[in-house]
Amino acid sequence: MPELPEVETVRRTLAPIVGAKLASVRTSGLLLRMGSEIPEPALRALVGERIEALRRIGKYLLLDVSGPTGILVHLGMTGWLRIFPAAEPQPAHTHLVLGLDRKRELRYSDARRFGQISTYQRADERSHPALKVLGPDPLDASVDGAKLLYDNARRRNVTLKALVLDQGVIAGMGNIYASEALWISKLRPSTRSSKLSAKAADSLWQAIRQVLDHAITHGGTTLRDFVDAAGSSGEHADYLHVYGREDEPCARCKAKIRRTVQQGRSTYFCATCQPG
DNA sequence: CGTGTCACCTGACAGC
DNA sequence: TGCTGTCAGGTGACAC
Repeated sequence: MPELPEVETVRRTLAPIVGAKLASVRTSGLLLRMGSEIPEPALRALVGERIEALRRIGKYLLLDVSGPTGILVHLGMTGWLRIFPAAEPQPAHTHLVLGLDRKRELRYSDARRFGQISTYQRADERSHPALKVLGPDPLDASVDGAKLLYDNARRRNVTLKALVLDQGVIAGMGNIYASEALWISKLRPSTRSSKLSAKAADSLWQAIRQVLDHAITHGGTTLRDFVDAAGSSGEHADYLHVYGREDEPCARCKAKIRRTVQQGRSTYFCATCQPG
């Protein structure tokens, strides 16, 4: 479900819980990604503290709580976070409920349980194993993304799609926006990264920024079940150029969009205006 | 170092 | 209606 724009949309729509006091913690007891469990005792220890800020690094959400320990959330494929009145019935697959003030609850639900919830030390968040391996966030204005892409591309020889999806290079790109960014920058997803020119790296970076900004503006992409923290769907699916559009005409050249599989995942591109 | 494949888990949907 | 197969926005382990 969620790539960077969807996680950012969730972060923004969670704004109403900033300042709220954590009153209770309840979990389903089921295991999440790779058998990881929700750290209930560590979360219980946060009861009584206030949520000070919500941040995002790549696809990870960071809940800064008033003490030294924060809450780290990754939504996986089907995870969502929503603010509910406590009286609302609990939806299926709810694995974590944080009771807040004013009879509100922050609920985490995740049908496939590919998500992850853990805690981090605010003074040293980058020492968390999940955050340690992430490249910079593409919305961080201080990042020279063109150089970052170029350097990584030249020193390795992966496909451009794999490069863009590598969270250690840039944090936050996923399967939808990888195809979209490569289409915008007219680069073939199967092209080897070692052949990337500095100019192409620059245009790829611009495309990444553009597609992420655009998707955030539209509240993310809802293909089936993504909703923000208020329960609203995103509108960006209407603006996708290639993803999910096999056999439809390319918006630039009218050739049929093609679908291939790379690393076991669908890639969409235009063979005419994304030459190899 | 690179890629391919599978695994994790559930639900939606197409086709029979 | 119900079965089967396929696919899904993510990530990590493993074999080659």
